[in-house]
Amino acid sequence: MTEDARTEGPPADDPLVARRAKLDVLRSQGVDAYRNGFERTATAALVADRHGGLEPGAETDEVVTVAGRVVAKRDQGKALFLVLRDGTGEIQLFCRQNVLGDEAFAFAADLDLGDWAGATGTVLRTRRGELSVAPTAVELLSKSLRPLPEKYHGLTDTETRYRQRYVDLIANPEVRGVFETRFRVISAIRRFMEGRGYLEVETPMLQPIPGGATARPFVTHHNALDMDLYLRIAPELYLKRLLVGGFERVYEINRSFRNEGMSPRHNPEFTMLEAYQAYGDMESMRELTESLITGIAEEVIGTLDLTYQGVEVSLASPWRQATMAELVTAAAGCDLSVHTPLADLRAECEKREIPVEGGWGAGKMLTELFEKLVEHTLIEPTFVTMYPAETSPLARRNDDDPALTDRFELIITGREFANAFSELVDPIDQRERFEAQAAAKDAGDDEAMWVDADYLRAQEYGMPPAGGLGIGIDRLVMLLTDSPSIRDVLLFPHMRPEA
RNA sequence: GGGCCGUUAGCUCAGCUGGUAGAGCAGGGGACUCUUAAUCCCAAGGUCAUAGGUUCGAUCCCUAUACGGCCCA
Repeated sequence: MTEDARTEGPPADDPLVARRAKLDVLRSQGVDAYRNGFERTATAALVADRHGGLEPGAETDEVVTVAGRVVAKRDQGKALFLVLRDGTGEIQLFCRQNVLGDEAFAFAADLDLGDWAGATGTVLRTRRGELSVAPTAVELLSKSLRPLPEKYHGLTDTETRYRQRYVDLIANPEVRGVFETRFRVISAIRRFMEGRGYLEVETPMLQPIPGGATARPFVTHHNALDMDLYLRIAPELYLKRLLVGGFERVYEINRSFRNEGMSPRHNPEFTMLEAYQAYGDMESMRELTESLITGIAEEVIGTLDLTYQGVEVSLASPWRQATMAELVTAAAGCDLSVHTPLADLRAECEKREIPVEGGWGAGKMLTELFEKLVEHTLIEPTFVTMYPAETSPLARRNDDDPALTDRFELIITGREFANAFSELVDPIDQRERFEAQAAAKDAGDDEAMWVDADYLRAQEYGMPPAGGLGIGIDRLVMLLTDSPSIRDVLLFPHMRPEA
């Protein structure tokens, strides 16, 4: 054996080492493996568009320059098939030694799966029927140093798929479709809301008092002010301040943060639509919710008949409406409401193995019974109305029964998709609700709301009657893309640090 | 936080209640000018997640830990 290791060729057993060695060889030959820009004249979709009717074996004189990632390579000796994938699709390169010349052909044959490449040549359809570019030149645009996952099974390891989404997107093209749907949904929501005269606004994500929901916040610290700030758990209280200020229709597609456990349905950061309408009420929000979700489904996926995880769901209007008390009564088999004696409600809870805590009133127990007995059974879209005031500290009391509120949650496939109500605009009542929340917080409920003195001050200036709505975008996208986990609709879901 | 399951080659997976591991793809060498998961030949590739324990001997049995998945709170 020679003592000069460089004459031994690249190591065969480690793909990373082999590619680094290949890169070193290219550089020693003066090849720029990481090019500065590239002029292409066609995309895969454009070639397909223009020459889709080409017969097998037919050739054109049209010269195009295409570019993309090498995703398949079939070496045929003096012929070589490469498949380039760009943002629009895939196009085959039909490389021939006699057309490219020995040197350029060898260069093309030396490209690796994963490399970015450009090619210039005429458009033809091979005898076996594949639309192709027959290159007279093939160029390396950016060298890949890591092997791609297996071509047939792709990448299935969930952990790697979430941690290295860029690899997931390369190996599993259908994943890209899920995210295209996600961002088309968000885009469609913007158009829908704008069409109804809502103004998209931005409100603080760093808040001195986290409000608008019952949840534990993330804490951070502002150094210059030497004060703690909280990542918002909801934009609600700021959006309603805007109603006080005279904006009549506002919405925010907001990232919010909740410092809670993770699950297939919960990520620490998530995306919501919140909308507020002056002079609106629960009913106008109900109409808005139904129109928006059906409109978005028809626009983005083209149907209201869905299958979610094997279960058929129709989003066709009109959607069912039922009060929480009705639903709990039907499920429990005995009359239950917020006016049922506490002892009876507690007995029902205990019968269902719901551990009742000290401060719970009738409203909390009824809500717990609803969540345990009813929620998961509501598959078709259902507006559950008349939520207890006790568990709805920002909602207006019902005119006929002040123990209830004009609030609904929308349940589909057993899960909450939206929450809306006639807004509580009475500053005296709002202060009392906040104080009840503060008492619960003092009693150890760390999800209870804080008293937001500035929000109360705003209400004291006078807030118009209003309806407000929140819709979980992540869950909506899960439904529309039949995705089992919220992580499947978040490009970069939160993960623990790698081991 | 609790329970169950998983972690074996770059990727996808096998591996017999225990005898220190196999395949396909990818990668390396070779053949092939119409391939489509191309095909054929050759060679190579492993801290069996990590750390302990039991055993003459552990990928396999036990304990703990890490990461992931599902269910529950």
